[in-house]
Amino acid sequence: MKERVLLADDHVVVRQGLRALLELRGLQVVGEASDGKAAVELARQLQPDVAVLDIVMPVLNGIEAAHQIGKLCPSTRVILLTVHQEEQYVLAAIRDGVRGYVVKTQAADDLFRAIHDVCQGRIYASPHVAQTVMGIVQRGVQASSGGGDTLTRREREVLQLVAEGKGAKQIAGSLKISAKTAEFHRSRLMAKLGVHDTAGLVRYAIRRGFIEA
Amino acid sequence: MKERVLLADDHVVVRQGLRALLELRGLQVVGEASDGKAAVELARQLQPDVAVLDIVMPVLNGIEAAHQIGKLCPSTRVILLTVHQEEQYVLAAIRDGVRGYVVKTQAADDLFRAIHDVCQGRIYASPHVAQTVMGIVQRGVQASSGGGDTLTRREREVLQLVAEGKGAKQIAGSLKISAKTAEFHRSRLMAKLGVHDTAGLVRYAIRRGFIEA
DNA sequence: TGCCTTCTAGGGAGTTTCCCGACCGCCCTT
DNA sequence: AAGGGCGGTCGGGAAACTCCCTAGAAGGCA
Repeated sequence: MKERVLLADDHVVVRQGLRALLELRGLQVVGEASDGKAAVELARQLQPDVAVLDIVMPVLNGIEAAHQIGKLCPSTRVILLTVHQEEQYVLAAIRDGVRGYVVKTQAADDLFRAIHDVCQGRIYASPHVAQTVMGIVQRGVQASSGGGDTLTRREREVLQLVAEGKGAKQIAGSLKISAKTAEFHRSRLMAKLGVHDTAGLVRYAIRRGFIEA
Repeated sequence: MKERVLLADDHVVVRQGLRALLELRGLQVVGEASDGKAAVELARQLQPDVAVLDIVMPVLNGIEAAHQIGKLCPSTRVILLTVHQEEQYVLAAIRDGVRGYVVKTQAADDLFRAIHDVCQGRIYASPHVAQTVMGIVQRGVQASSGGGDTLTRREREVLQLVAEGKGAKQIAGSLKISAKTAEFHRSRLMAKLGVHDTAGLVRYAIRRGFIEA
């Protein structure tokens, strides 16, 4: 059976590459889109079996597009293809009924596997992502799904200060707590966010808008 | 004639897609790399006709990789493939002897055209980029080239690794130098940039496009 | 050739991180 | 009211890292 696939990625050459890959494996690419809005429109017209969407797209991002496609085309399974493997994306994606989540750093086999699995009604997530999902589940989905951000107030405060270049001592001074406590929050942040160094915290803080680069 | 091509992009699935595209057009992809360092090493071993490098790559970015490949493999023409079309990239690229500059939002034909052209000894730039280059030339190359901070090549390499979260030891391992030397570059970097912590280096690296947030 | 910059590297003191455990207060459920 | 979960607060000690000083080798440039 030839699955009918819709591709959406704003990088044309990347999209064409994916098309070539999929077609070599016998899949049928019925449409391509350069942005989320176009993807939704094409999905509505073509009613494909699977829609593979990049998250970062102009006009309408992949998450929003997934949401709308889910409404307009209940029979279309959505797979997100992205460079990000952070929690906030995964969470938002799951909430919007996304069935597959593949990171671009994985091999193409991962994508084929995902397409195959979601067509069988299953859910597929790249190894890294699966791990993240497990982490969320273990900590409780409720806490996460409520605020969109699993960090506590204190942790956000500490995160910002860390990203601003403050050490544990200075953070302690700012927040009027012991340096040891500052260290604790810091390490907990790392555990929660799945990073293992200061640089990772800084990048996360910038992505989330806690500070400017 | 079958041009021998080396591909470097940290997104495996994208890379495989590009490979499929190129091979469909009769080009021979002789190697793939996930980061700049690996790309340089492969270029050295394989001596390909063309090296297609993504700019944003871990360990060693495309610009630095291009520079090193230019030294090690004078016969290899380098084409940069990227989402960025900003001036600082184009300038740095030109200085490092890059012969082709293709943005990912262009169609694959753009890439084929670039490969073909550079193999003929010509220079190729995507339409947008060509315009940017003209703008720079008109305003005078001197003015632009003197604008940025004057970091050493080694310092830029170390900066990127620091921003990726690597410690002195890991940097030392990557660059095949002593940990002490890595520490030296790191502290010199801080002195030059007027920052006093890792976070500051990370923010600088992101602002300057050495890495993504 | 001689100077300057860059890259290389080690020693050692000082600082920070990381992993362990512990206590307390709040809220929610039972 | 009692218990449990969670967030916040600390301390110790080993390991890792940073910072400052010194210093030689390679390469470009006048």
